[in-house]
Amino acid sequence: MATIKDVAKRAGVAVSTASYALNGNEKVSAATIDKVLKAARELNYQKNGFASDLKRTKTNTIALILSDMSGPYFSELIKGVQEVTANNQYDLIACSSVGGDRSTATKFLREKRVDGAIILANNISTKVIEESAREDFPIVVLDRDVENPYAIHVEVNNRQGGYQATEHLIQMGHRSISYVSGPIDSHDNQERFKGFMDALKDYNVPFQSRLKIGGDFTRDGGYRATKMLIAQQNLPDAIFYANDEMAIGGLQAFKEKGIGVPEDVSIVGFDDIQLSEYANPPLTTIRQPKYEAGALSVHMIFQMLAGEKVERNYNLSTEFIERSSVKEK
Amino acid sequence: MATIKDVAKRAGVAVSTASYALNGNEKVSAATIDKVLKAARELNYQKNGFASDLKRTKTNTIALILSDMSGPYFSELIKGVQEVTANNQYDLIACSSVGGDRSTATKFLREKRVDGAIILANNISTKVIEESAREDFPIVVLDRDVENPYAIHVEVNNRQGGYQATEHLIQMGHRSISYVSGPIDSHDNQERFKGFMDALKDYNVPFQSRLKIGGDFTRDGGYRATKMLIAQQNLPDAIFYANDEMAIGGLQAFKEKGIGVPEDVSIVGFDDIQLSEYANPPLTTIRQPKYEAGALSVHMIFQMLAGEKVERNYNLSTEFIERSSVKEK
DNA sequence: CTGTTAGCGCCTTCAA
DNA sequence: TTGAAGGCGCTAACAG
Repeated sequence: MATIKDVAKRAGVAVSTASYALNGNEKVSAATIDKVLKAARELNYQKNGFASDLKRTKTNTIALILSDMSGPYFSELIKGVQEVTANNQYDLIACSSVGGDRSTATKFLREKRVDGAIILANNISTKVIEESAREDFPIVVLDRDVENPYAIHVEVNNRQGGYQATEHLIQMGHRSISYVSGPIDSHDNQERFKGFMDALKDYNVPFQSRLKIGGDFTRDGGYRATKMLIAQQNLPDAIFYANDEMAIGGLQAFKEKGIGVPEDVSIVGFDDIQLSEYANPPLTTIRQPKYEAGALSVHMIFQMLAGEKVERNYNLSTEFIERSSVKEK
Repeated sequence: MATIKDVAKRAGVAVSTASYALNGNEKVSAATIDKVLKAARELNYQKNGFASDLKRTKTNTIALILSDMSGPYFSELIKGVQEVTANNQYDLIACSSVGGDRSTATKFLREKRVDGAIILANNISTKVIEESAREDFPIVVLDRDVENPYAIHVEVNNRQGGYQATEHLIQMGHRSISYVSGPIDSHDNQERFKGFMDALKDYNVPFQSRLKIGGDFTRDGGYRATKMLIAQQNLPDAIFYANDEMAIGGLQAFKEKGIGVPEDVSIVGFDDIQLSEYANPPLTTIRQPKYEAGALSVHMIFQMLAGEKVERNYNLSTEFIERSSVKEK
């Protein structure tokens, strides 16, 4: 590979001159620039990004760290992040945190291989994030709050969403309402559950602990939880699944048992994933403003990079989406 | 930020010793390693990845370049790539090629910021790929063939898939069959169309050019193409959509006009995206071995990195998936 | 087993 | 406007 030295030699100038010419610095004559560019072309010169980064200590790229890049769930979020990043002439790379603290993602964080990061990955430890975030390395965390002035928290108002879902069920006349939960240590799940309880309380609907079923945010988990509910004989009027994937698993379980949704039981999900619209019946759910969350996150990174003081917490509103999986009782 | 020099000083050893200790080199005593590690911990030392990469001229990471990271389409592919990469202790980053030759992706290619790349991004020019691939920078291209011994081509047998889809339609008694195409410059689309024509020919079914409708692989394009077909009054027996997204758009158009699928018209798609199973009716389609394609691609990269001679072309078989959108005529 | 040291390729200050 | 030179932080000969 040709280096800048080769280019300079071929152009008959000093290395510094070549560097200036290549980077569009003012202090070189047009003629010199031409000479240098020509030499570079002839040698098929490509700058060595690492050397340049090392020198500049700035990469002009930000990282989006996801627990599972292959999840369709992240589409909207990525889009939001991507657009804002590109608009600011920054580069974006996505990396997976599969492997937790031993993952590529962690390496990027610890070694500060990017100028900023957005994290939605429960398998990256809070410790790593706390230790990495600093003035010249701002981080936005989407799924928890981290104790570090340079790690801010952009979150969807899951509690509000949980409330909306539950309130709708109650207003439609349902009284015995089941909650199929996500992993208990998931912040999102906890908040949704709080919203659920808030609504129950506001409307004086008693909470029956037997109706809280453990799930794990997977379709299969929803399927199993629903089977369990069915096996208990005493089916509730309605079920609030902590996410759509589980609701779709539940739909499957009901179908197998010949139980009609929403005729026999009403259900609502959370997330509004693409599939929900195509489920049978189409799923009533809570939409998360994922695009907005992504866009806002990048925005905050740039603000912090610019040295501006910013709020440490942002809360985005959810939206209730009515489709056909809930019936008035 | 503490550097390795600081660590060495604090541990009371030479820089090289610190480096050896930190990198688990054999030739340091356990006691020294302890000392160094302790010093590193105390200083909260983190190696500077760029300096290290610069020195080693090896990054231990490969890049997956996608035209649109937010497409749910890529899930399976990513999974395949991810697993094999991780198994080989390599890091994986994904980058979007939004912006074409001015994108982050192109920068990674040109500046060789990774050890190898897998590309599925029609907006990256063939020229860039040809100029980037070289012995120490192998590239796998998934959507076209590139003239460069270090750029190999892993492809799904789209022609075979097109044949399978068409053959099924013919065997079910359909004779006037429409082809709703993807972008004409898409290699995948061209191959699928060839398969379509092959089948027509083998079964002596005449091709009517009025039945070839231009689409663009989007749901909306499928919708519009279908509307057009309907407007022509003379609906074909069956339609082969060059991908599932378009088929789903078509379903929508038929539904609006009260035309039954598969009662009035049979359709088959291509890709077997997740939605297809949930469409109404569930879509008969051709599955692409995306996971396998991803896994194989990484595999080839590693082979090339190891200096082994490899084939330049791989062709993966498609699979016919029968669901409910085709009826015997 | 440990220490010295020469770069990796680039940028940028300083002097000419 | 140009050139020489000193690092950025790390690795790995090489010498001890």
